[in-house]
Amino acid sequence: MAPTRDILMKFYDAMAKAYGKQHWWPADNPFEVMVGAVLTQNTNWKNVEKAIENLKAAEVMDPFKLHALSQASLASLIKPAGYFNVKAKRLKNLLAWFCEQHDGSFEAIAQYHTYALQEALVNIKGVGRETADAIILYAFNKPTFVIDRYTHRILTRHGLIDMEASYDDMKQLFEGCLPDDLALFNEFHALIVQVGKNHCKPKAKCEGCPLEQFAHCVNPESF
DNA sequence: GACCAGGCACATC
DNA sequence: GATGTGCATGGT
Repeated sequence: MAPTRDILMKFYDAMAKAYGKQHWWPADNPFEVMVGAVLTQNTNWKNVEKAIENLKAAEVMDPFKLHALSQASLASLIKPAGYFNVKAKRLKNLLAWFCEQHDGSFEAIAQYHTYALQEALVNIKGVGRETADAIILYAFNKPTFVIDRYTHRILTRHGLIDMEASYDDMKQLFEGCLPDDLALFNEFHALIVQVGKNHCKPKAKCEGCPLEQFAHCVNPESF
């Protein structure tokens, strides 16, 4: 077995043992996944939940209703998620793509090959690599590995990649070593976020981290 | 009050 | 290409 794959699977098993099944993405349906993926950009999920509650309470958590809403009204509803003016614009861009170009049909978009969907999503202003991959994996159920800040931190702290590694470097590390398995990619990223939240903050000590047994944190004080 | 959060686009050099 | 900056609320 390839060494890196062996290490990654040990990480996965240790995290799964510590935290169990994650049941990601925390949303009622694929559309909510798309909305949540934009709202959570550089934002604590708790704040996103408040914004989503506002949308549901206003009865606009629906592709065409949200698309019909003015940007100002949308911004007002998603305020708790922060960056509300920026995110309202980004959501409108995503909704225009989804509703106008694909008639709000997940089935139509699901016909895309993963790489084509990746490209289409990233071409939407406000959708970057991570948001695109999160939507592809958790809304469209296509196996692609999602890289986020926690992934970068965990990989660098355990010496699996260097600080300057790009998004693609990290993505390739996982996708090149692991089997192309939807359930595995789904759980792996969710577990990384769980471990990251609890043990991998910039100034947090790594005590109790399920990955502590494999390697120490290189620089937990500053990054 | 400072720091952090499941990024991204854009300006500037 | 790479480096810096604005965007903003809410929890610790």
